[in-house]
Amino acid sequence: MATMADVARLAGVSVKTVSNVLNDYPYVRETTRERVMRAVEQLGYRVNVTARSLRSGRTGMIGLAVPELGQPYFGELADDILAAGRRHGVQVLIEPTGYTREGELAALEELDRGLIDGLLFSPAVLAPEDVEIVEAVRQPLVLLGEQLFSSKVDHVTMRNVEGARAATELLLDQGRTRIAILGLLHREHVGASALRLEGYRAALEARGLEVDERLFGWADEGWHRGNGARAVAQILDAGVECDGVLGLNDALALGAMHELQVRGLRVPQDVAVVGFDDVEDSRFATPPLTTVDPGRREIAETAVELLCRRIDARFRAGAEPVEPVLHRAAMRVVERESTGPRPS
Amino acid sequence: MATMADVARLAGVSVKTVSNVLNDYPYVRETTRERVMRAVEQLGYRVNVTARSLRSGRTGMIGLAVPELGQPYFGELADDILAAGRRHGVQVLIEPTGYTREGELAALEELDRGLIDGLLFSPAVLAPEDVEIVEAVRQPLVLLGEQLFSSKVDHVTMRNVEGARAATELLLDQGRTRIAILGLLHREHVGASALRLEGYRAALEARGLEVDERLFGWADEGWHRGNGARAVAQILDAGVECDGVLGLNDALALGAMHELQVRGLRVPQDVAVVGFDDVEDSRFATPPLTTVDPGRREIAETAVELLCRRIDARFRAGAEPVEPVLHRAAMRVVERESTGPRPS
DNA sequence: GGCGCCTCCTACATCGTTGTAGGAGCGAGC
DNA sequence: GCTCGCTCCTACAACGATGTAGGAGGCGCC
Repeated sequence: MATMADVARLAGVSVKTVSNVLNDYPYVRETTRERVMRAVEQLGYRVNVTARSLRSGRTGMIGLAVPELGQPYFGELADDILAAGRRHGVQVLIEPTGYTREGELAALEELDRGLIDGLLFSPAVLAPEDVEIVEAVRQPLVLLGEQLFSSKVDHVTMRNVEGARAATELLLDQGRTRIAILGLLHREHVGASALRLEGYRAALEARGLEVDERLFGWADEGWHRGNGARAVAQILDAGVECDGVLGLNDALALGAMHELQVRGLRVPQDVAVVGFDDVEDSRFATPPLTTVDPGRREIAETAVELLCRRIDARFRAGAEPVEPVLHRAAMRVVERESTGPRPS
Repeated sequence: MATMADVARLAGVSVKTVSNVLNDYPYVRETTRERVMRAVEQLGYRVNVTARSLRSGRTGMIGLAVPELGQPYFGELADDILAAGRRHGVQVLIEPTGYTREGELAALEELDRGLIDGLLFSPAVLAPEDVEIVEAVRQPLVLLGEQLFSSKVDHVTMRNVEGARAATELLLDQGRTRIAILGLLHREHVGASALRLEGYRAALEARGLEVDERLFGWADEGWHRGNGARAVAQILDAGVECDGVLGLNDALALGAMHELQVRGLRVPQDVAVVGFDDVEDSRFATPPLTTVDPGRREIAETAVELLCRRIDARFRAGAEPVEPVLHRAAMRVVERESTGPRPS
């Protein structure tokens, strides 16, 4: 592999001049610039990022800690963040935490090894009582989601409450009054499940409707399709009347929709179904699933931007403290064919 | 951030001694070792991987070029490869190629920037006529899949033909004779689609059965659920008899299964359904989907191992040439409830 | 006692790049 | 003619680690 010294020798200039050419330093004569570029071309020279990183103190890489990529939401989020990283000129190193505490702590420690300039962290296991751990982090950090909150750290989240509320209101507007909510977790009181339930409650109460716990579908084993199907089956088997379904994520909603259709119920005529997350699969379901787009692309773009801003701040002399930001992405209900007015 | 020099000063030894302690160099007195470790502890010192990489010439990172993580198969493959990387002590930098030629070429060029020691490349767009491009790569490279083949490069693939054949034979063994095959691509003649069709053909012909093209379901718009549903709907609407379905991937099979059930056909009694890939979703479908496990974990483990072997070979003096390997992972039909004997 | 070997440590160079300091050449202004 | 300032370039040090060479001290052996 050619080095700058090789290029310099071939072009008959100093190493630094080569560096200057490649970094668009203005005071280089045009003829020199061309000579250097020709040498670069001729040797197929590529700058060595490791050496550059050592010298400059930054690697141009950021970390992304998420539970697992096999989960479509995280896989798609990762794609969006990688794309946002490309736009901002940084590479993204993905560190799956596997829904484990050790995995999440390991991701935070990665910051000390000097390989990444900052970290986007989507905690799934660390909970509010661990807030000191993230507050102790001295490198640029942006938290994704509302699992773990600190006023000292940047956050980018989705509008869980508003999203669930809007989805529920869509069903109410279409004349549905018996709306099942699928995916509740017995143990969780801070995460997406609890917040989305809050939005559901708010929508019902705003219309003066009672929350009927017989319409609660639990999914402590995970937000999979199978659990969506099972939960709706239990509700129907119990003889509970139901004309609408809110899945706390798309997989649950899709599983429920399948179960309904297999039982001969028509979607949306008999039961309307709404999901949450707007994963790609939902667009291709039959019928296509109405869902809440939580603003995944905005989340990705904003998170990367905030992180890059914080990284840049470390390299400016001023060192004026950057105020922590809380950004809540815009959500939007994507209406497709799994919802529609209740036939009279 | 503390450096080795800080540790050395605190421990009262030379920088190199600190390095020796951390790298388990044997000739260090026990008392010295302890003194150094105490200093390390006290300063919270972590070795700087950038500096180590520059000096040693290897970064301990490998690249993984796949089309996109949002596609569940690739998301899960990425998880498996990240896990395999962890076992081998390397980190994995994921580079989504976005099903574009530029993306795939960019991933290959990444090898010249010195950030990764080698690349796992799953081509989706580069085709056999581009074989010279990958043969020209001078750094460690392992190709995944059969899209692009060269005898000069390591390959790790799945048994596409055998897998499709075994899946088809399972259906035949259960008394199915009218087996639809979903997901064929008009343009493709070298990739997974063509190979799996070959396995399907072989299974039928071995039993003396004709291949009926009216049972062909096309999916040029992509291997999504929606296309699986559409394809099976077209076959049924055309009045073609059908008691079995082979989806060329799980999404197609799941979409087809859904369509069948919505039409009141029972799975597996009326129509048995088999998929390919064994993605997580299939386990949670209703009924759970019988599918071909192409050996994803074995592929991940083997690919990482081959790549690491090739990387290590570059750093051994001998430089004896490593013979290119072609590894075909073991496949296995995972029988679940979407298949079963045909009721008489 | 002299020699060689083993243990334990240090000094220095090195990886490939970029920041700093400064020098040479040239035109403009007094 | 001298200074000043601008342009263009070079030499050297530095980032933080590891490889090499070698030195000091202790021990055993002839």
